[in-house]
Amino acid sequence: MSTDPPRRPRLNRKAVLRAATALADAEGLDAVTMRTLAERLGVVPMALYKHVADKEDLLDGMVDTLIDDMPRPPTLPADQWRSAIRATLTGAREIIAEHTWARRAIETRTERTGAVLGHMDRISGIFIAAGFSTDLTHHVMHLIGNRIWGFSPELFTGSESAPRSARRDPYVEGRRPRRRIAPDLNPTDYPAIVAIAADAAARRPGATGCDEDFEFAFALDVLLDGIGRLHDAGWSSA
Amino acid sequence: MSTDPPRRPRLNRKAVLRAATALADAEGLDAVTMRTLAERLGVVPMALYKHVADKEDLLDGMVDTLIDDMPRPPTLPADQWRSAIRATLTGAREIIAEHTWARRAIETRTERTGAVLGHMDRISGIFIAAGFSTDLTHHVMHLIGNRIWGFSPELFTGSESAPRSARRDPYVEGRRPRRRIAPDLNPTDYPAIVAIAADAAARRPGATGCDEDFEFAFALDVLLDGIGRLHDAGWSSA
DNA sequence: ACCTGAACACCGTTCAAGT
DNA sequence: ACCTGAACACCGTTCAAGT
Repeated sequence: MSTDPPRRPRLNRKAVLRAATALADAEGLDAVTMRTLAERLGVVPMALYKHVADKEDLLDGMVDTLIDDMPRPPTLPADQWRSAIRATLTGAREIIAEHTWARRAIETRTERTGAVLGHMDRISGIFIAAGFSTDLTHHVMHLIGNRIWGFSPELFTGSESAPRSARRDPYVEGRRPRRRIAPDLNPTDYPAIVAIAADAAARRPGATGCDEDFEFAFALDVLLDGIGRLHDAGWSSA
Repeated sequence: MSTDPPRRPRLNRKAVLRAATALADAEGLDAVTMRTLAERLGVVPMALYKHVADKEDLLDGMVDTLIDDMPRPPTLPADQWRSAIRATLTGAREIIAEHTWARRAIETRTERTGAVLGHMDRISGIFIAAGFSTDLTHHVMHLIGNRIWGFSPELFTGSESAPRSARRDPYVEGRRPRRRIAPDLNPTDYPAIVAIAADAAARRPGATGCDEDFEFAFALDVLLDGIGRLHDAGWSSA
């Protein structure tokens, strides 16, 4: 027998990123270590460094892949910028909804890759095409913040990483924990929060945690309304 | 000679948290390891575990200390809720401004400690005292999001951790990197972003990065305006 | 050009023991 | 009650070598 060809197809960046995404989807972001990822690919850890610069680059690449999958803004008349923004952000939300690790990964990125800049540019472009000044567009982007990625900051509920007590429970691995707003709070200590929790529970019987979809849409409505008023009033930072 | 009393004062939780904060202030959040912290305290790593449950608990404690230092809402007539919210959030901002690591630490917390709940309760309480429904107050808190801690999400600028290229440079250790919005971007690739960067540069000659204080105040204005409209209109989620 | 093997310099945390 | 010593089970990443 002569030298067998390697039965494993040769690695490339895309395959590494795809495997990392699958690993994060299945076992959570913390499971994505260079060593575990290499093992899943049937390769030695150092082999990965041919295709990603380091672990940060790996995470950047995972996020980039996600962003590339986000739908582009629809072609609409320029004055329908509200619909265009809503569609773009909702489209982004649908992509990240399939990957529980995405929110945390995005929040920790510091590198503004081409994919990141492209997404920001497309959204800024909607405002500018609608006649917004670049000045207003700039500050409006800051105002919208991470909602350009399709998520609101989680306030009452936990984030992707499970609460400490549940972390060792294999049944909740990689799953988004849903907890009540105020499970056992004393109304004397936290009157407002307990009132909010009671009201929310009454409105959505049986539900655990907040309705993040509702919160996202609610925030978007308020923001787009306020943004529209500024534009109509000819707002300027000067 | 009999047994010398330990020249090092006996450790307690507060001293551990104080040392951890000093370490983060001086060398950044990544420098806060159980081992380094122990070394600074002249103690073996395991000694820390008598005073904090684990590293997450240490970070929770560091954030709690910060929150405890934040000024309480001023006592104002209930209808001056805008001023009360503004004062509270601006007060929070002043505290976290002194600690560059705070933003990242807060964003990664999943435990809602008493200090966290207390802060949220005080802010919710301002709305409720002003006659906001608990329903509206709930969603308004989601809308404001992390701005209750005195910061906006950073969009164009990097976060507390330095960019990779600068990370090895001891001169920028623990310092907030300030970079231009679009240092070397091709206008053909990113027309909107380049336009924004050019406009921002023209308005603030010599400035690097965005004016985060301005962005915080801008967002607060828009949010409080929109929130006030909802309240006046008798908004309800039903 | 791509992958391997062995090592380095770290982590957080356990356990059992000391005072 | 508080701290120590030694060890365990990991990390990301280097270097030099192999094919």
